[in-house]
Amino acid sequence: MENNKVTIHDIARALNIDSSTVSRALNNSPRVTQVTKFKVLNKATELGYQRNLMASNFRKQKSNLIGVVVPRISRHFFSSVIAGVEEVAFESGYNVIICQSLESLDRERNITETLLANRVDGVLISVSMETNSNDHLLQLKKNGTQFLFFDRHRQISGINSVLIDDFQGGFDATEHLISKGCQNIAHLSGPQELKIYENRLNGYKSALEKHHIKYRPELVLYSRLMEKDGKESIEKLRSLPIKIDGVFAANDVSAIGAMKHLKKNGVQIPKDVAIVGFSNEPISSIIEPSLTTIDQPGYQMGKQATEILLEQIMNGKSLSNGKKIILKSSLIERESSRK
Amino acid sequence: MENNKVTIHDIARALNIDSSTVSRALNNSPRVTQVTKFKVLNKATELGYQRNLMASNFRKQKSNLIGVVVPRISRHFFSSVIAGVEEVAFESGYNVIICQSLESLDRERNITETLLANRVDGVLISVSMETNSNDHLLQLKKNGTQFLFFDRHRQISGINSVLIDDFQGGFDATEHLISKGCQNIAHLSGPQELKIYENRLNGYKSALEKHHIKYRPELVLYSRLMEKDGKESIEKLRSLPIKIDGVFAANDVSAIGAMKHLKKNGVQIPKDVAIVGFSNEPISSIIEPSLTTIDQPGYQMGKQATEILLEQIMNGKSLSNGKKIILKSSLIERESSRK
DNA sequence: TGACCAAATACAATCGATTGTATTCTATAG
DNA sequence: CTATAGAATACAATCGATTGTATTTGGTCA
Repeated sequence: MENNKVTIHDIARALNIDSSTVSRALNNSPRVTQVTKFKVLNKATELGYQRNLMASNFRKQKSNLIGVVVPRISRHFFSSVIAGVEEVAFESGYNVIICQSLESLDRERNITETLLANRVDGVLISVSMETNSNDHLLQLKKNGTQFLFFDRHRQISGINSVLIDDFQGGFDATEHLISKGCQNIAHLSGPQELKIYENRLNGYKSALEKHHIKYRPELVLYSRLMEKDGKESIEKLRSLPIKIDGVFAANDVSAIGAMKHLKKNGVQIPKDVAIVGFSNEPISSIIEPSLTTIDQPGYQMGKQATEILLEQIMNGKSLSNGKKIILKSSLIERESSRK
Repeated sequence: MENNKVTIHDIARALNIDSSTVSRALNNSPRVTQVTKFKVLNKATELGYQRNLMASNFRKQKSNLIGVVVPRISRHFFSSVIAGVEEVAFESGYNVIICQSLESLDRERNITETLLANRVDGVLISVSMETNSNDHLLQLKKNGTQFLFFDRHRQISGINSVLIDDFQGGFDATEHLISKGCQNIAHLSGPQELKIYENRLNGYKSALEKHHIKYRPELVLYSRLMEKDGKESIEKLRSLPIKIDGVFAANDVSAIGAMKHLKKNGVQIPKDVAIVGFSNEPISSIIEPSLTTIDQPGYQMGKQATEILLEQIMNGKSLSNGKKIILKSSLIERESSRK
């Protein structure tokens, strides 16, 4: 009922000492005697005192807030990252504000604006599929707000990123299909504004090259990689004169869209067409045949990104300039490519 | 680089007026002329002013923060709820702090403590499986922090909840199985401290009763409903002398655990055993056979809960005392019960 | 005893925006 | 031309904790 209104001044008054002493006692400053600290702590408990973080943060010019911007919370990969972020942040006394861009650049701009107004101490961001400019990100930089990218990054000088090795992932996925005997391998790629898709595509190309398979641009389709995009892409591919026998999709969702369509049309997986996805979403192990995919360590990525961000916040600047932390990804072979 | 340090005082100085006038101008107060407002707004843009929400919130004794406590972000149902919360909160200028209890009461206590210290304006909570006491929740109440339950609630007088109709869901699921000819229907239930599981169980019992099927306690198994719990439960059930022909699981994850085990052992679904889950997780439509389940409108639940919470915050109190908003759930028939 | 040092505590300003009250300004009526 | 209402603006306190500086206290040594 009654607003918890106990302040350090109330404690000070009750003990007939100054509020500054109370403050220092509560913060365990060496400038206060053990005896006084004990009295203050006791009285604080007695009165049910709780530090007003709004006041404290304001005075210290530190919000103890971290903003996390993701395209969509409900994507398992991102919620794993967030779980990792939470873990590290919470331990260090930071709160996390989570924002969804829903793949919209407008929303993303809006979000960075809000985060700035809230004076967050730092921002972790994985950009939307629409993000093809850096102005809102540069605004963060100009304001001195520490931030870094994870997963979906853009090239901005001096800004760190925590990524997985998308090139290697794309390479591994493609080489895996080749090792299974596939020769006409299609690739479902995403917006090329995003480095991750560019890199996965490059990995794909590189694996083809290594194995002396000609790269055919018509086998690479670009979309936003939703389930229906996977379906539509595979339809287009099947209308081509070339008969594809392998598909490397840049995410699991589109891979599953493709699989569903193939199954419905009586195409056998992996016998006729082998498929590899990307991200290791939980559904990929449940679907039948289970989907071979590239595992992305989301939880670990979240933890690591947050550790680096907190370090940047502590130092008021990034120690490593424009560094890319590359986390290992690994191929998980499942039935969709086992032949 | 340079800290955005422009304050209303800078604007005031530049225009040779008082900061209070600037403040009122920026807040569009009727006490300031249009001319002055115009000048202030212009100068603000010119100097790159951004309101310091830390200061503003502190002064107004309002954090504009909402805390959301969920067992686990990565569960699709909860991330959908959060998406709904975000949506409504963001529009109203609130930020959302998301916390995971990870099904631990200790963590949940810790979290409410932190949220209180951060002076959040309100809290939405879906309690953990371990939560068997209300002390930490009563602390919120005592502090005058507005809060309400969604999905997993506890009985506290005067506290509102947004729920789905678990009883009806349990009833529908069970009756559906009966309508498919099942006679020996097992139920995988969760901790009875949680009303939702109690209610789903009651729905199950009620449906049996309506159709004059004897309720057998040995067919109801209690667990934390993880995938391996589903597997273990089904193992136990299969060792009973009674041959079960239907399973109603209180969530999809445990249903899938059970399905996997049955399939591995050559039991045909739905021919030998029909299965119904609960929650309509994305995997449930992907698994084969696809899983009949009860749809929970998570996104809508998040939106509605937030609307009510914001109303409570506005009024400084709950208008409706201990009201339960019950959202409709609906059975989605899929292959796991189609016979 | 008095001087002096260090330890403990008190004083007071501050963070930036908000807001109740006081003051100044302007225009109009008498 | 002055009195005055009402509009516009200025003044000043405030939110609660923090922190640099000033003051007091207590103990030690000459």
